[in-house]
Amino acid sequence: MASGGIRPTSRDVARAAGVSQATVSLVLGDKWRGRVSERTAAVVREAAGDLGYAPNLAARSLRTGRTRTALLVVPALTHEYFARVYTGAAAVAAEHGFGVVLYPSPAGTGPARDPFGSARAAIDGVLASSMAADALAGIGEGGRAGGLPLVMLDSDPAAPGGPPTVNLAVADGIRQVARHLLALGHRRIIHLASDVDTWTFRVRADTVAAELRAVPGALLRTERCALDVTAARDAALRALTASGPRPTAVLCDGDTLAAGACKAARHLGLHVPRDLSVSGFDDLSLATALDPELTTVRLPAEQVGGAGMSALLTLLRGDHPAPVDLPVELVVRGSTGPVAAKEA
Amino acid sequence: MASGGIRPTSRDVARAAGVSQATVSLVLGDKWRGRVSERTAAVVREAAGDLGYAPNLAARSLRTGRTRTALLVVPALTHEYFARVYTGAAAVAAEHGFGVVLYPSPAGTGPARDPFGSARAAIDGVLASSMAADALAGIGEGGRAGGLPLVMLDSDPAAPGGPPTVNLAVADGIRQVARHLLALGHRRIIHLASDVDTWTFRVRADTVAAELRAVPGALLRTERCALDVTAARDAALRALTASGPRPTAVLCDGDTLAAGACKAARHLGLHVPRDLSVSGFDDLSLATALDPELTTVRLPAEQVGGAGMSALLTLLRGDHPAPVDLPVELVVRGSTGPVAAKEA
DNA sequence: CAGCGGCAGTGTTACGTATAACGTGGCTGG
DNA sequence: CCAGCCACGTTATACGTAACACTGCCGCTG
Repeated sequence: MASGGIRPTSRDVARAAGVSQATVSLVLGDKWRGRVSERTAAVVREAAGDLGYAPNLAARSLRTGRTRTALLVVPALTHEYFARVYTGAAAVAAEHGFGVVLYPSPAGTGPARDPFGSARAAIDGVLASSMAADALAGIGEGGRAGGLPLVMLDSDPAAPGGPPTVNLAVADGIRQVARHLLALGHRRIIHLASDVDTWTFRVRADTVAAELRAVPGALLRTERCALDVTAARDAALRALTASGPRPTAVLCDGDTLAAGACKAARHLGLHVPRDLSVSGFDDLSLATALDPELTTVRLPAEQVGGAGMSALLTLLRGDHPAPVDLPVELVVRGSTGPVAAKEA
Repeated sequence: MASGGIRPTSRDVARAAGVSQATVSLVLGDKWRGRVSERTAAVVREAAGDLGYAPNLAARSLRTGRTRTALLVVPALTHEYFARVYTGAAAVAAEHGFGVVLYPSPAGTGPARDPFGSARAAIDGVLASSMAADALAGIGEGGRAGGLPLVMLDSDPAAPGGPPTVNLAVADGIRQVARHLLALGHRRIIHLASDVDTWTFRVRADTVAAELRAVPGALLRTERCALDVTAARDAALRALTASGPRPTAVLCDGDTLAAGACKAARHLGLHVPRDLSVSGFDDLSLATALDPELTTVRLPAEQVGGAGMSALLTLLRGDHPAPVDLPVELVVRGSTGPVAAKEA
């Protein structure tokens, strides 16, 4: 079991099983239907098991040109959403004997000019978040990434001739949030939005605007800021202290922004949700760590990664994966409530 | 630049440079000192650059048995600390042409019996967090992991004959927290501790106990719970509503626990920090998302990963890396304050 | 002038796998 | 009785790199 350090090769297995190396390769490669007898196959598998044989991936890659490794391109793994996307992708990949590596070497120390660098030699396909698209100029042209099969995550599915996409129903999610707030009686609403200009955030902005336009008397103020707590706090403070009647709800593009909005509220002496309702988006662990817990939209991040990986595997088989749209779910918690009586 | 898809080989470079393939290998492998003239080397490098040559990693691995890839074993990437450890490790690895893959395929779908599975074929060494040690029974025996060079992170450095370690000065950090609370006048203190029994948490418990023992009149109550907000909230509620005079401070083993403690305080109508001081540990992004922001201990997580990777590279060179102890820093924010006058 | 050592490279080989091409008995239909 | 075919394997080969052994050649030395 605990071998001295030298790994057995397919030839060792062949010797042990009394067959040729080619037969071992056939059996273990699952290509033996009708070419090797059931019994011989069993013998080979047992010998492989006894020796603890595992194929040398380098040799296999060299021969086939396939590495059984996918590259996941995300802006930062320290964002919980992307960590979960990775988790989902890696799980599906593992089921198919694939591995997942990450780009960039998160410090961003890699050569920006040649996005894939030497990694290009060692991967079969790319799974890229549209939020990392800035790191990869020209990605997605012709539906490929530097000649490699590509699947885009959270990207505009309408792009013609683009790569297969896996998307979340963000429009639906943010619409549910908007209607939730409207149903609670809120009419003066701040949309605390990301200042990043990618599809997933444009959709949010458009949908919120459309929903509020449909309601007479609804008033929308949009405030854009970076996706961090401090920036969100400052932006929320600006919006809440602007002239005119005070908004009664802050609809945020992300839980992080919502945390900032809550801090702004507290700073102004406003109670959440009595004086101000705050909604998030993402359902990070942060959402339940705050007090009150955030009303937010739960994103199936693992499924995004998993579905993306499935699509990539389909692509690698030569088929065309269908576009995927994953449902999201409004989770109502304590940070939103009915508008105060005096405000109504 | 954008070649049709077929990658150039070292032989192509050799042809372009007018030398033999072996020379290309020598030059690009940086083994040419005194074996190839400066001028020839320059010619080779230029040809390689023109063709956009990148070595075929599979072929190299096959020949050398080295893959230039390290395995990072962590419990879950969705924990911000480990995501940051990964980030640091990957950055250092990239500087040396190494990659980092993660274990387990986070869903835990891998074969638990053979911890490394087929990955063992494709890695040169292992970087393992002691907090994932349960996933890897027998890891670290003889300072190796299944025959592979190993570096342990956040592990007991005193283990004899064990692998090289990279540690944080957690004892120093938690001591600073304890003294901070004591200096603020707190005497009745809850230690909200992890129920995980690994070195890093044992050190916390021992250090807190020792510090409080040294102060006359100090009273310590330890409450153990799982590392999530809800469990922490419940544990804190238990401790805060126990009979006897109420504690004035909760010293937590992690920011997540501290978030739970804050929720418990709010549930009991206690103001943080006026009625109850709460301290965290880790300095996650959560620490500044909460309101008030958490007094906590900042851990150089990226440096843990980076130093671990450096140690592993040293090990792979055949040298003995020195044990690393990284300093931590107390960050005083708004969640701790002087004990209320009436309590004193 | 023979011999030696160092420089600057070249020729060749091995790594372990996957697969195309190639037997080889035995059975069966005509 | 033989062609043909199936079931069952084997032989041979290619992949791209790194390392080892080797070869001219030049200058120096005794």
